[in-house]
Amino acid sequence: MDDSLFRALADPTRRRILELLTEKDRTAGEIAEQFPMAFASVSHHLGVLKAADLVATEREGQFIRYRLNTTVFQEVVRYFMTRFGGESNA
Amino acid sequence: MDDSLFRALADPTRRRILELLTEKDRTAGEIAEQFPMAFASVSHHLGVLKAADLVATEREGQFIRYRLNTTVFQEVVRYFMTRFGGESNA
DNA sequence: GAGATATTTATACAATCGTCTAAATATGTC
DNA sequence: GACATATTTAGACGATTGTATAAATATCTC
Repeated sequence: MDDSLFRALADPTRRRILELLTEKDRTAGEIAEQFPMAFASVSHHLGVLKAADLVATEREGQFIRYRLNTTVFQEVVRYFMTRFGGESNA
Repeated sequence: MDDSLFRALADPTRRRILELLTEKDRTAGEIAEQFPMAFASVSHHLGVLKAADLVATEREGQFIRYRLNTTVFQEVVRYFMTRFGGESNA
């Protein structure tokens, strides 16, 4: 279980980005406009999420489209289930 | 879902502490001796885990015994399952 | 109460983090 | 190529974090 994964999840903005991507794939700009901070700051967060392999990207002309990497989330769930008794009734 | 929870999980030493507590409850000293850092540093980590409600404590004479708060872990699992498609086959 | 053991709290400091502005890169349109 | 739009990268800066040492608190034994 990679350290970068948990560090990436530690920031609320990044968790909110992940939730936005749950609804549908979005471009960097569509994501950034949901937050009060500068575009460059959101771009930084996207970079962290990508480095942790929580999201993947695809260029579409001028745009870059982000999508969730659901495989990694399943690994996170498995991590908690196997180690910390999530098997009871979660 | 509290922010302190994810911040607490972001540090590898703290995750290791949680894994140790999976095996059995332990005193602060028993936990601290598993790590190369100063006791006070481990104590700090224990405080962070406790603030996030990931562990609970009970005094036993001179000792303070730590145990996992499994309820919170079930909340974490639920968080990921409901939001990020962990329902598939994790 | 004095001394030993267990643990936390206080303080300091370097390292990491989140945000900003400005500059750079990439693509599309004319 | 020149310009507009989309996005990232670079550099700076204050805030937070992880660790250390020293001091404080709590309990136990004598």
